[in-house]
Amino acid sequence: MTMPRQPQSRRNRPAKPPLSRQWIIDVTIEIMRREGLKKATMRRVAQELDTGPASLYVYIRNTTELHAAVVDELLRDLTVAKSGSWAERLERLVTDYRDVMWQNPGLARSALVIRPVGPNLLALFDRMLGLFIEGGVAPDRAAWGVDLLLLSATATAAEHAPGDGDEDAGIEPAEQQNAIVLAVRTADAATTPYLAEHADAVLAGRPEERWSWSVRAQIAGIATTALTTDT
Amino acid sequence: MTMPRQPQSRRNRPAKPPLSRQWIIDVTIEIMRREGLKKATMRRVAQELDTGPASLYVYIRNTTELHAAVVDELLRDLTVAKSGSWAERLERLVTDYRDVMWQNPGLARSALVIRPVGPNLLALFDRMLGLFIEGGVAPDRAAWGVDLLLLSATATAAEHAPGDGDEDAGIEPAEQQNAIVLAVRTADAATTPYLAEHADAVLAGRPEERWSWSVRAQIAGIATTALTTDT
DNA sequence: ACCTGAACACCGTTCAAGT
DNA sequence: ACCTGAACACCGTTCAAGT
Repeated sequence: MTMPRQPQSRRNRPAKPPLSRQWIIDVTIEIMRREGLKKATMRRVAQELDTGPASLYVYIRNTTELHAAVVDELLRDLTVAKSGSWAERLERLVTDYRDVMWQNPGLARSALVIRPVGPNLLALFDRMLGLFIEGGVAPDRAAWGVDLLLLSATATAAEHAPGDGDEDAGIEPAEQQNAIVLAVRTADAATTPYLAEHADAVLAGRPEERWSWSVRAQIAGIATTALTTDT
Repeated sequence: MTMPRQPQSRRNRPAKPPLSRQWIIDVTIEIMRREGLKKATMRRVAQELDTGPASLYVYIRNTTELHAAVVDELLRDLTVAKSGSWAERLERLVTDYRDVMWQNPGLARSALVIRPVGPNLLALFDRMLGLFIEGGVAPDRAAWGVDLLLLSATATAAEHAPGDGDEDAGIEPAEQQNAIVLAVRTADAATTPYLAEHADAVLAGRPEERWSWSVRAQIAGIATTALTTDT
């Protein structure tokens, strides 16, 4: 019997992880990137850290808090473009936000539920608010408008992003898309006359075109619609 | 030893449930109404139907499909108001939709993920499309606009509706709201100047006011923003 | 204070076997 | 064809006990 090559593996996985809050978050992000957020469970993260799940509860209250921390961490690098009109820069910024949600499977649907309010989300909110105000939009409309834009960005990502990592999430977006196309194309002219007549319009456009239009439509509406708090 | 009172309990829970797809959906809705959608699991529904979970798989492919069926079932009764302008009737209809999502814990976040395309959702889509067209909005904008309105309604409900039934969903909306208010009120004027200056505007308004404004803003934007598919 | 093994109370889904 | 017991492979969280 040969001795196990313990020293070797020790050098690869040095000593033992320090097990801090930040280290837990980093490992969670790693797992999410590789296998989707759904796989980044307390048990799985603990396993990756060579410990039992109970140990994580010293640093993190529960799964929800862990995922909220991950969301905020990923928003760290969003910056405002240097050129373009205020509306163009706003569209680019909210699109960058959507991309973060889009590219990390499971993140958007998680963000919708947990409402993370970390420093990086606040910074993003501030920048969007600033762009509206730069554009001469009344601050009260701007404030509610940022909420609306972020909400629809998150929701769009939740709908279109791939599942929680692998197929067993139920039905994949691609498969769902087929179901939608089929349902609309075969819409009954008797019960759903408008849908039947305008099926092409309903299904038209690439996701990016639809997204861009919806952002511009929202910005236009936000800029022109008065609050009625004085009634 | 006395005989078990089998005939009695037979009369209460007659014979044995027929175990059809519709019966499964109905029981699922019952459980959701009482305890939230999160509790309406395959195992739990099977238990309520006096059978093992495997039996459900004869009628329903997986949990996702079950929840999608529940969503469509609940949209059955949405109708268009008889009076008011097209925009007012549209606002009322999409608000009714939001209310269904709002009142059934866990339903909205489920709907965002599963994109149900049952007959009742198609009928709702058709009615909203019809109202836009009645209002003279170009069909291509109207088609994408209905998508945007339904998306933001679902997302709004997902954010504000109570958790999945009970407290253990992590953090409740009320608690989250406190966290948001605190974070905005204590925003740092150095790193988030706009947020600090306009904290009152960000936090202003009751949910209903904010919702009504966001619907009107979206409708206005949808009606006035041209598609750029011709570029 | 920090860490952990073990347990509690659950999940979704599949499969082989029954009727 | 329809139904099911049992199993497989997981979950989140808590708790008593250790260091």
